[in-house]
Amino acid sequence: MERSTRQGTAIRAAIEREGRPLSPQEVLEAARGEVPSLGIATVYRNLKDLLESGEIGLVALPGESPRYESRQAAGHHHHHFRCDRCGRVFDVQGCGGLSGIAVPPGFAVQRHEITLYGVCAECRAGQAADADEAAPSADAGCGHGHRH
Amino acid sequence: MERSTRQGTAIRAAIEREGRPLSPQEVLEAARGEVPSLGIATVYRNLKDLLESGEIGLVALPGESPRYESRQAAGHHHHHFRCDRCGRVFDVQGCGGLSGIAVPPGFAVQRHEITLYGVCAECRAGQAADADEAAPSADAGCGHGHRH
DNA sequence: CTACGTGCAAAAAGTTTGCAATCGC
DNA sequence: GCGATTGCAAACTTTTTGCACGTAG
Repeated sequence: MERSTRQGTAIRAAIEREGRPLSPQEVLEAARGEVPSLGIATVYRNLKDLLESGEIGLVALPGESPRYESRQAAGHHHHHFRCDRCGRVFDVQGCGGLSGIAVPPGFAVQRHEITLYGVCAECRAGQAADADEAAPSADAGCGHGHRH
Repeated sequence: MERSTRQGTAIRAAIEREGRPLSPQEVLEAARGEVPSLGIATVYRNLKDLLESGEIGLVALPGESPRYESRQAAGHHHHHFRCDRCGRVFDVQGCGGLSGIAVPPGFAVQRHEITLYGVCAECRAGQAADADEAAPSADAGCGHGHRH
């Protein structure tokens, strides 16, 4: 990327502003607030360039199309939470390690990816439907028997 | 979806026979050995039905298209390890929980997905290249600063 | 014989590419 | 003005759907 264009600026601003991983489509919608004529092709091209230049990071969740987040967020250690209701993805800080997982002998683990699934605060509040799963913080899962 | 057809049998047999997660395309190619006229649409329809009936499991890794594996493998609680060298995916048993991860207030975690990345035993032995990452078991990552 | 399942082709959905017009420098 | 960048549309890829025909029960 060389030139500074309104489109590129709007796209970068959108990702920075949202502070969470955005899909190309979400980026398009967010950036159109500044540049209504923005096309999806331009979004893809810009995302690709920003990714290569390291300005943004790629967030790939199991079975989902890729999302992009600001370098600031991508730079440090964190994982993701995906809301089953609204489909949005959020960053979650911290990582207590993976003790308990039995990697076969001889295997060298170099990094890992953790994705949490559930309902975000907004959806819980908005559609006060079920009140089964409580545990607002961490260690949900494992031991209960849900399938991962 | 009740009848026993040559196509359905071939598809199920292919997945069972391979013993590893297969993409729809791989299933098609494998099953065509028995039913040459098999079409991709039938593969998708069968996979969908088999998935719903629980006969096979879905394996979705970050950034990769979905794969399907036999129920035997998919049935119990486990996560996945993907070798950066050979690209193969292995099951890893156990799950020590997620304590340490700070989910935002109000968020309800219901399940999670963990994918480990590194080098499998076979690749480590075969291509004795680097010997940096040791930790054959668990808790690799976190604290080092690698991006997830 | 009945209707479920298949195969083919068209339709969606998501991403990339070709090109002429536009706009930054 | 020159050439990088954009927007639109067409090309691709992957998965789903509409339909008429074949075939299991």
